[in-house]
Amino acid sequence: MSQDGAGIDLGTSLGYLLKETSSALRTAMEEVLRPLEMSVTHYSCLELLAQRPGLSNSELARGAFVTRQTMNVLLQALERDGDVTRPARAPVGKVLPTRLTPRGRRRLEKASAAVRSVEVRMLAGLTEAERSDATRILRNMIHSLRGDGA
Amino acid sequence: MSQDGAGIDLGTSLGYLLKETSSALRTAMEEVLRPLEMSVTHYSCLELLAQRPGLSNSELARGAFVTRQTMNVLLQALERDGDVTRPARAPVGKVLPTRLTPRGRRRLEKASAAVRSVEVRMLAGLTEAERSDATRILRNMIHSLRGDGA
DNA sequence: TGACTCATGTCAGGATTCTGACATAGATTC
DNA sequence: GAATCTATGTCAGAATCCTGACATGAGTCA
Repeated sequence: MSQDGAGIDLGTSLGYLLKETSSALRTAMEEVLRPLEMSVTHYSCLELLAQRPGLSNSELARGAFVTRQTMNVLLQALERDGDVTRPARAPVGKVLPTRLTPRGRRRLEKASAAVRSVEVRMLAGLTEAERSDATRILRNMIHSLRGDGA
Repeated sequence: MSQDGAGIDLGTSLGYLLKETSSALRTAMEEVLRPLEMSVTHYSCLELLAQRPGLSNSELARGAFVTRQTMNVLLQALERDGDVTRPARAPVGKVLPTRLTPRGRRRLEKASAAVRSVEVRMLAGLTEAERSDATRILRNMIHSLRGDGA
């Protein structure tokens, strides 16, 4: 049952637990976004644009953890629906700065409230100290995984 | 930049940080599994079978956080490659208990070592106390997200 | 100036995963 | 015992995402 030298005990593995938590969070987000006819990637893109207007396709892709090809088709759909706008020609280089339309901003407000309620629920059982612990620990993990200087 | 009442600050959101960590972990796992010609879902399935032999298709799907249809096509591929075996007829009900073959066990050993090295790297900067904190906090989040009694 | 490198936007094709649907076996209820 | 409910395995089609590839624009360097 426990580690026998050649396996990972999924019951105690932090990696597995991380995936489990992430999966539960994604499922919860999908549930509250479905009534708004919006996917998680959809929402991530709009939220990124609200905080940093003018982000390019590639930058949005990195922020939403997908490839720029995937983000591109998503942006085309959002553009067609009138949630975002992109200039026809790049003002400088090839980068097309994307911006939310008023319609996109309205849709985002509802989605953002829904997602915030999920995050509140997720953190309900944690103290303020535990939340800051979690932030510090997760940032440490990311740092180590990306292999900075190690 | 900070919370203006209608958005989630992605720079401080634990939900976003969770997704970022999970994404970094997945990328790191894909990197070390690629030389072994094995995907993450692939590996998850074999690891589950090593710890709990005789698991059914549906149980494996839940353990790997995919649908049973997805797990089914994966099992068919693993069966074709000779990594797992399933009886032609169900001994009881419709449940087909799956087991690792010696070949599957050998492939898993290499993959497991590779994944373990990733997990070690991920936790390298954390104290023992921080690791147990992380475990407790993540379990708490899962519990809250699944909405038990709340 | 010209060659080189890098990042970007975009198109095409393929792989992966999901949703929908169906038949079947066991458990539950009456 | 019959009806109902739930869970399982499986097939088919669709949606999503990725890999590969190409042309273009900006920065670097000789």
